[in-house]
Amino acid sequence: MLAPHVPDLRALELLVVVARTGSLGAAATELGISQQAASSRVRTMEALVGEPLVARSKRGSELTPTGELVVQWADRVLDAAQELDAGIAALRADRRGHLAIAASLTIAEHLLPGWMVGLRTHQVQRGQQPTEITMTATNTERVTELVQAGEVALGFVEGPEAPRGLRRRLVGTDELLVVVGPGHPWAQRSRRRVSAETLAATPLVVREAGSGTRTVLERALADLPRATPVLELSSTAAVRAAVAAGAGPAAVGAHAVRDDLATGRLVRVTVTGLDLTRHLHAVWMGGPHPPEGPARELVAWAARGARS
Amino acid sequence: MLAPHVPDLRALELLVVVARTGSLGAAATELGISQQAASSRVRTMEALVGEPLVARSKRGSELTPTGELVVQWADRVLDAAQELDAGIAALRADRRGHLAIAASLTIAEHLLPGWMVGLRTHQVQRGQQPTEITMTATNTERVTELVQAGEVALGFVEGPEAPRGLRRRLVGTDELLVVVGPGHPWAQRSRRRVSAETLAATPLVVREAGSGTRTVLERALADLPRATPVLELSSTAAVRAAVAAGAGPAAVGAHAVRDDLATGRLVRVTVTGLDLTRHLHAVWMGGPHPPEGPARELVAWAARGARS
DNA sequence: GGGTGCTCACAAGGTTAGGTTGTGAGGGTG
DNA sequence: CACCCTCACAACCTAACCTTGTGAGCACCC
Repeated sequence: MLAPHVPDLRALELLVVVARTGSLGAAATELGISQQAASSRVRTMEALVGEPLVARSKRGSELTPTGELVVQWADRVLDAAQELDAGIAALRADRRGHLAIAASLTIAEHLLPGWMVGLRTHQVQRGQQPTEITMTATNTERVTELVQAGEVALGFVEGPEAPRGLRRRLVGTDELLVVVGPGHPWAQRSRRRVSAETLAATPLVVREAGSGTRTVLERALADLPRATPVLELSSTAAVRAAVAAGAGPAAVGAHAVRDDLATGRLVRVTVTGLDLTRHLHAVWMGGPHPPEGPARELVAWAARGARS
Repeated sequence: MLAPHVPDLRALELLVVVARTGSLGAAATELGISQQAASSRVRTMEALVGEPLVARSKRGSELTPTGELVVQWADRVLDAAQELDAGIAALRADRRGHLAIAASLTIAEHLLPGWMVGLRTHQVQRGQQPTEITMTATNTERVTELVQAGEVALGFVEGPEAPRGLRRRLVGTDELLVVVGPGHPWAQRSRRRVSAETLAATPLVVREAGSGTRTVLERALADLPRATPVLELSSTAAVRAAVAAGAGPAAVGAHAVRDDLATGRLVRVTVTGLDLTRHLHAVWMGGPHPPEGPARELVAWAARGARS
């Protein structure tokens, strides 16, 4: 299905570092490999692209225009990889004694990795030791339990109600968007606006009962006559794939389909008369502010983009 | 600087396919490797994460909750990788006889790969043979020359003027955003709005003279007293890095900093009284519509998201 | 002029990751 | 009960990749 001639992640990283340092050897040292290895890696990549990416001279190397182009594309891949890395690092429970947090699935999936990467680079830029984070991803209810039991210092939850005994701060919102595949009638430019009634009466692709998105959707459409779902799937990825293939409309978290919308794999449809916004909060126990130290820094960073 | 424990791209892809097919063996077949190889790969990944990702049973495999999480993150990496792949494929000139296009750098960097991936999956979904595209990336002026000389069937350019003798269609806009590092005074929530005069009087990080973004910026600020730039750099990546490190504000194409804004590496500042929008057009020679066939399809797809 | 240090490239050798084939165990199904 | 499906263990092979050793071109500086 994909990836016939994509270079290795390490190779992409090397290219980016070469762009920054202006020298194959310097880049090699920075990545902890020999100059010869770097040279050979770049040559392999050039064979892959079919054009020179690096203009070598006897005193340094610059990127060719083609190289610049590839670096831009590589940057996006590496940014995503960095978030993946941060997420995996947080899942590993081996580093004990650092900041322990718990988060609902939506937040853990789409927001936390970005926050961790952002906070980390911010701290590194200020010369601080980056905070090591251990994360547990589970549903909102269990997150509040963990915070209340003191097993984690900080939680991230969705939903309108403030959990009992916990302080909270808004860190973002997630809006459910109604999307269809590019071949669906609603994807026509003139029809990208439907009423809540029409939506409720249309067979949708939905998540399984009990999931967060399903609950929000059901609550929003509670008063209207509903059609039976055309498909019920157990992961957001499956829903996205089904909708893209034309199975029918679905309501999905905005963060989950950001890229699909940008590439046109899915098309957004505006629904009039419906509020599908979820509020995302950081929660903690004790005083009006999060616990001193890394927890407070993380909340401050996460709340950065939200209207507090 | 990065990537201590990120799995291989192929391993990520495998995990995604396992999620979709529900079986290690089926996923292995789809990727053209043996079932044993797939099994071993997944085990390697699990060792990396420290937790099981796949729940194996005697009749199929499902993802664990942790696995779902990793798949979400992996999806984003793979999406970016797919765009990189499409870009590299288009740079290779070896497939002759297919659709030849030329594009300005901004469009080639940030929009074309997405369009190519989107168009391709759209065509595959409809059972069509995907269009093979060969791309040349260069500046706007040269793009129009190539189209006028008939060396490429289609061009993508920026700028307000319609090139002589060419027809065009709007395919998108790129807005220049003013951004600062998270430590900059303007990044304070209360100060994220400055006047055009203030901006002009502030030493900025800029691209080299003659570049598209620089030209747009100079034109927009032409009537105001200007401070000398604090840094002049020759690539967008370098500008982003300098701004993130706190060198000063800069104006950068919105597409180039989408991810930086999402992760908080950069902060957007609103400038009052300034229009920094660039219009992006597809251009071609001849009739009022693009040449029949793949060229027309690509333009239609690209124009999909733009107000025509 | 001749050192010194930087750049990158070529060549030979070793290690290891990743693949394949062969085999086996456990569970559902005709 | 036989067959087919699932996944896992083991042995062997290949090929990619990295390292060390070496050489050549250019620039700076005494």
